[in-house]
Amino acid sequence: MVDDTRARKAAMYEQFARVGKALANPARLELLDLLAQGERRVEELAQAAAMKISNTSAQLKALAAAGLVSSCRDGVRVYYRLADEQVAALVEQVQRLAAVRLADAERATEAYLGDVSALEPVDHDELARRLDGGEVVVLDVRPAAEYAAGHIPGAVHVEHGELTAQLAELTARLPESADIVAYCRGRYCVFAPDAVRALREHGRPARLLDGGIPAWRRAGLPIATGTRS
Amino acid sequence: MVDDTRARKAAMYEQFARVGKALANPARLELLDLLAQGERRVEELAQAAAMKISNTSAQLKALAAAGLVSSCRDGVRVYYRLADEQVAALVEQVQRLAAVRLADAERATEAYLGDVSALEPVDHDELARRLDGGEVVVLDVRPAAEYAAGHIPGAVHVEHGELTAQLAELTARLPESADIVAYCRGRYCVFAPDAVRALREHGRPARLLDGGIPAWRRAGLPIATGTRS
DNA sequence: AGCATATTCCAATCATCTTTGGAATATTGT
DNA sequence: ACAATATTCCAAAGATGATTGGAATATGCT
Repeated sequence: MVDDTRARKAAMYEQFARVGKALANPARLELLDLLAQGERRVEELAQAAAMKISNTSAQLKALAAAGLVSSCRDGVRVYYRLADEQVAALVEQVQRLAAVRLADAERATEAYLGDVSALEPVDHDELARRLDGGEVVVLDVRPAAEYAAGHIPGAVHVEHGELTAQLAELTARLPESADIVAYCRGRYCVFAPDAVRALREHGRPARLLDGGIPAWRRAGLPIATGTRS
Repeated sequence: MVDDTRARKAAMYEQFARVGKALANPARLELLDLLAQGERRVEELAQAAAMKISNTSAQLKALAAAGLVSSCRDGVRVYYRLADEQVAALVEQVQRLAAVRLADAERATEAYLGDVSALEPVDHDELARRLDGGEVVVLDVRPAAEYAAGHIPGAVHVEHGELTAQLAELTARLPESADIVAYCRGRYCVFAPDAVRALREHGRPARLLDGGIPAWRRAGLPIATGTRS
C-alpha cells in the first residue's frame, strides 16, 4: 500500500522528467528557439542549427516524444512546430535562469551577443505605444521565412546577412527623423544586436527591441504574416 | 570569424543546457519540489524522497552546479534551499507541461492523486477573499517542518500521517458551519487530496486549495512562519 | 585529543544519450 | 512502375549520467 503510493509517485516524477530530459541538450534548445519563430522543415532546421539531418531528425523525435513539438506532413516534407506556446515560455525561462544564476552562462551570452544593455533595449509596450505615434521604424532582421511566418505589423524586413550590403540603400529609404528599433528571434539571438551596432556605426540612432518577437507575441501584441511589410 | 560566432553560440546553448540537464531526472525534480517548501537538510530530503543519502547529496550537488539550489552550513548540518523563487516556478511549468502534453503523465498524476477536479479546487484569490469573511477554515497537512517554514496565516496544522487518528478530534474542534479548505505542497502532492477525501468521508464538506502553497506564495499572498497557527 | 554525527567524496558498475553514415521508407511527379 | 526527394530508421561507438557502499572529511561536544 505504502509501496504502491511510492511507486505511483516515482512514476509521476518519471513522467515529469521526460520534459526535463528534452531540455537537457544544447542542440534541442537551439531547435526549440528556431521553432519559436514558426514551423520549419527538418532540413531547414538542420541548416540553421548547423547539424546533420539525421541528428536533427533524431532530436526532433525526442522533442516530439516529450510533447514539446508536433509535426505534420505536407507531401515529402515534414513541418515541425512547437506543440504549445507555453513551450517557448518554458525555454526562455530556462535560458534566463541560466543567464542569471550561472556566471559562465552570463559570460557566454555576453561573448556571443556583446553588451546588449549598451543598445538601450526598448520595452515591447513602449514600442507599441510609439508605433502608434509613427515616429519609429521597426526593423526585422530575421530570415525571410521567419519574417513571413509572423512579424510586427509595418516592420521593414532586411535579412541579417544582407544588412551590410543594403545599409546605404536602407538608411536612405527610411525617414531621417525616425528612430530605428531592430528585433530578431529573441533575447539570445545575435541578429538584432549586430544590426543595431551596424546602424549606429553608419550614424543612425538605433535601439534593440527587448526580448525580440517572442516577448512581443507573448504580450498579445499584434502580429502580421506574409512577405509584404 | 563565422566559426567563431558559431562556437560562441554553441557555448551559450551548452550553458543553457546545464539548467535543462538539472531538470532531467525524476529524483532531482522531487528534491526541488521538497525544497520549494523551505530549506532542508540532506538527511531530511533523503528520507522524504526515499533516496540513499549519498545519492541525495550527489543530486543536490548537481542542482547546485546548475545554479538551482544553494546551501549553507550550520555546524555539521548543511541546509539546502532553492536559489531563487523562479526555480519553483520553472519546475512547476515543467510539471504542468508534462501533465498537459503527455497522456502517460496525465495518467500518472491521476493514478497518484486521484480525480482532483472532484475535490472542487478553490482558487487562491477566492480563498483569500473568503478568509477575510471568516466562514472558512484552512487546513495545512504538510510535515511540521514545512508548516513552520511558511504557512497560510491562521491555518490549522495536522500532519498528513496523523489525519486519520485525529479526524474525530479535529472535526469536533472546528466550527460546524465552516467549510474546510485543505492544502499541501502543491499541485502534485497527495497530502491535501487525501485529506479532503478523508474529511468528506467523515461527513465534513471540504475542498482543495488549487496549486497548494506555491501558488499562494507566488500570488504574493501573506505567509506566516513558526509553529503556532 | 578523541568521539559522534552529517555530509561529501570516490570508484565501480550499469544504464542511457549523442552522433554519425548509410540503408530503408514514404511520397510525389513522370 | 520508376526516379527523385525528404525524412526516418538503424547499428555502433564513444560519452555522459545514475546509483551504490564504503572511506574520507568537517564540525561540535565532552
